[in-house]
Amino acid sequence: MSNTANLKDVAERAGVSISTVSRALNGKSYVNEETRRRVQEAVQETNYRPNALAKSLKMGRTNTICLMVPAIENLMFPPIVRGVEDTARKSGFTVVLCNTDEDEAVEKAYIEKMKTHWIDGFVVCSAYGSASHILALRDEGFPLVLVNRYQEADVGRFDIVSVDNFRAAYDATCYLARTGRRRIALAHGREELYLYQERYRGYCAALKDSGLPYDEELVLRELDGIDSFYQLTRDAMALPQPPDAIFASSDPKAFVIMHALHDLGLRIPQDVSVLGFDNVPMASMVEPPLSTIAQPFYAMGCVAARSLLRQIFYKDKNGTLPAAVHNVMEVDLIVRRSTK
Amino acid sequence: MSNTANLKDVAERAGVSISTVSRALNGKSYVNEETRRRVQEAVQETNYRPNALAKSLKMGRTNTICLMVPAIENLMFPPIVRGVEDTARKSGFTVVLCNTDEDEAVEKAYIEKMKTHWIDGFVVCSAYGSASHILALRDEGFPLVLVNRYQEADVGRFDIVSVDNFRAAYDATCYLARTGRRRIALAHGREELYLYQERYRGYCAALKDSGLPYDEELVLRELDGIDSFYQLTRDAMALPQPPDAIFASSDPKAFVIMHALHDLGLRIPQDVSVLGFDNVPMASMVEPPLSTIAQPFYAMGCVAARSLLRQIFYKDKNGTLPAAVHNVMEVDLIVRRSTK
DNA sequence: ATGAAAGCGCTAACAG
DNA sequence: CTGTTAGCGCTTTCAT
Repeated sequence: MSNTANLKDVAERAGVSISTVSRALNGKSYVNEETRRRVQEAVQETNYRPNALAKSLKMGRTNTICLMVPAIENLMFPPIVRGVEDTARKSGFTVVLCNTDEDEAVEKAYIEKMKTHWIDGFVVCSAYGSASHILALRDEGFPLVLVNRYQEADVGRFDIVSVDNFRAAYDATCYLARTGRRRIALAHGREELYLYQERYRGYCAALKDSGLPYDEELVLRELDGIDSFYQLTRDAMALPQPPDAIFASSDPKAFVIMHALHDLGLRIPQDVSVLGFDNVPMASMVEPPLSTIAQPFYAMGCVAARSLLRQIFYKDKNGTLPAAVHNVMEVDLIVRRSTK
Repeated sequence: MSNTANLKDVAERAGVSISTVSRALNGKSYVNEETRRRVQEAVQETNYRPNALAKSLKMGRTNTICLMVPAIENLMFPPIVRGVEDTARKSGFTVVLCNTDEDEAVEKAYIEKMKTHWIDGFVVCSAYGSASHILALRDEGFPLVLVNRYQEADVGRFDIVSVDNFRAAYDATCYLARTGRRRIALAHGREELYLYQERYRGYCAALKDSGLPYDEELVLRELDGIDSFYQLTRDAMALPQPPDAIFASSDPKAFVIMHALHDLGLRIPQDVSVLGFDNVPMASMVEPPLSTIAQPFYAMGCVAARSLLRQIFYKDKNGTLPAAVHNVMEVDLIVRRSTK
């Protein structure tokens, strides 16, 4: 560790007191210009590096935030994580990454450990709706922002960043109808998740407004894991009146569906259109390139981090958390070649 | 923050001294059984939570490690990151994620910040070969492990986890030759990277041992970004004697190549086999599913973390770093449907 | 077996 | 404008 010069060393070297060095370095209080120069020199000469631990212990702030995701391997998270980190870094914050698999025990253990480390706040991309141990964080005074997964009741009570899932699914379904599709299936996601409920509602509403009948047989419900959509797709295509479009509630589902369709010898989009949701990077690389609803993941990560930092600074100043805000991000319909 | 009980509070409550509480909690020194129980009770009652900052300041250890990757969006990193984190967590360590884009300034800034935070060690998945500011870390006494990117000269001097790239590419090329392919092209990666040089060498050696001529026209060299392989593939297929197989030095390149082939109206693998390298999760989902050399990314992350922890513990005990070890991981040829 | 006290490195009153 | 001093919460000799 070679270098362990501390304020005292610098002070001696510069021939001033410790507190003068501290002041000179933090630039808060005024310090004689000449003195400041001597201090700067001493800093160079001693190869001084501040000790963040000591500072944090004193200040009760670590400039570190905790980012919880279910699993970084899930394609939607890397860009979010990147957005959070880039933004945090620009403000001098460091981010601790926590994969939880949405396992409550893991989440709780992480939260406990993060408190122990005096982390400044949490960005949580997990938690079906409101897991109480997550939401409790805010009551305990911790800055907290929820990304994408939340419940209706949480709006206004917590900082949230999300898209308008109802609206996005509504627009997507209308688009499919506009292209002449009449039997539009929905690959529904895990129904406990509020965001999938919303997308389902959007789908239903769009069907209605497009004058299309709702057909329960056309809503493919995930069994265990998204691979189940392989068989669900085959089953659907075996219907007397098979779908002529499938709206997948996430891109990975769309990939599985395209696979099933391909194995069935069906052409996309001639025989059936496939529309995804998310626009993960791979969406443009599959064959045919997948039309999809793009969520601005990277931007969402940035906004989440900024939202958290805002809370942190506000709390620093006022000792209390600011009012919650709901950041609703815009989605984008990206038409590629899996729809016509 | 509600709860800020500290050792003193617990001590008072239990009617013992601070040091006794500390001892009782750390279980190092012996403490009267009865006393220990009283302390435990007091801990419950006061809702005590240790302050990791204070402990770290005292101990010079933070139980936190720094994980540097070029970009988490790159498909190979999420599983590595996950492996590192899972392993670290099991040992009570926390991981700070740093995306650097391999930008030297960013790397340096991060390193500086991490030192400031008294991080216990670094896992670096970046740095073309030996970036001196990274390698210097070990000389400064920091536990360090390099994942996948290193130079020949680094072996034995640093902890490294990697695969045998020469061997993997050799085997892959031989496999292609065994399936009857005679014009095997290589989609070469950025040539400054040692691992791509190795794969190139393996390719050449396999050609030779398979009695196939080396043809410079068949080595596709990346121009700027992997998208350049779209045109490179078209060019190659326009050759008088076009390739009947393309060995891509990474899966993403293979995806681009498959795309180009598809647009050319060529069939995979009937007209040309495509073999990838990495086995990113998407490899099995494209059409046709991609045959590829699987790197055990998750396991590599686990091994990297374990390697780092080993260094950290060793250093704790002996005050010095242990001898460097090179962890060479096994790759796996996964035959799917893009080769025959 | 337990307590007292020093000190990790830093910031922020408080004095001057 | 600068120095002195008191902690932040914890571990660890050194006594007892």
